[in-house]
Amino acid sequence: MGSASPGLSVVSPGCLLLSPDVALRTGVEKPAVETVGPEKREWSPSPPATPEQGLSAFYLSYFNMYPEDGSWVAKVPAASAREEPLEEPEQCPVIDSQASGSSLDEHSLEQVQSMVVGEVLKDIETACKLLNITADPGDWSPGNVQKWLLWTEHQYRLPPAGKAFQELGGKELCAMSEEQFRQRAPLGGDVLHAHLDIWKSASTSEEGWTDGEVDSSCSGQPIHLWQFLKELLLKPHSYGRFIRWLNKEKGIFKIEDSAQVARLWGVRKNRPAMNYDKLSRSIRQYYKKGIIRKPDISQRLVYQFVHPV
DNA sequence: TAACAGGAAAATT
DNA sequence: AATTTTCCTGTTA
Repeated sequence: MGSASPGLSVVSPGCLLLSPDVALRTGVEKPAVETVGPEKREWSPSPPATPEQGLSAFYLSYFNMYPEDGSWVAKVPAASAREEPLEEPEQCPVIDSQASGSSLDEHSLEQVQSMVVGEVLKDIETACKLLNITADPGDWSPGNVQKWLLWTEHQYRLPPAGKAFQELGGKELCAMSEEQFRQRAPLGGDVLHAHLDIWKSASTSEEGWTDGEVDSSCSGQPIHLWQFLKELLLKPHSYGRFIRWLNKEKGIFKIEDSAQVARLWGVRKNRPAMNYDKLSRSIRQYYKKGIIRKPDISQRLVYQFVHPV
């Protein structure tokens, strides 16, 4: 795992570089990115209307900002190992990267991305719980702001800058430019600002699920559960915390938050009493229909589309 | 304890 | 009629 792979361009320990053009397109201001490749690659397969522009900036900065000494490279596998200590290599080509390096572009990159999105959002979620603050920085009280600063400083080993932002509420904080951040906190102000950006993008992409519909494609027929699941899987930036691909090519996916996925399904079908017990029963109906099955190595909350595309 | 497997039947379209 | 929901008994990790 330690060896850098050509496909994934592990630039330096702790800095996994996603396609550099992302940085250009979004004008993200990260000096750490020296590599400037002209290659082009679409960031996300989903329709263009959504806030992914902000999001790509958000990943990049997340990467470059990730602290210390190679911990990041180790972090992706480690994070998945949390739940399934022995993830099959074939289900996780991300780690399989030293092989050939040729095929490892489009698809694997996509997988890495959606995986990363999930991780980032999960991190934010846990931070929210830990600090007892909302995900949306706009709602923060001055106290919340201080908590967030403290936590971020700690996470990323930044010099303390809390008192430079005293008395500031979330609204004011969000309104501040990077320049203003740097004025208040010459050391690490830029990093703090970039992090705030991450939180902002993450919480705007969240509006989608809170009460809004999952998709506006009201095309007559009632939607099937398997279609719904694919819809969610298509939008990792919104739903990556709840459900994500383990191996998109093979159609293997994992439900990370069964309660939330069930809730969303209930919203879509106007079935407020929906829960994972019932949702999973519906999935099981697909077994004999040959639409979804359990993967060869059966794991909790992991299913596989029989005909992936 | 939560996920899993499926039978049975009601409900929804 | 097809599909999903609801409820259920029992098993597995």
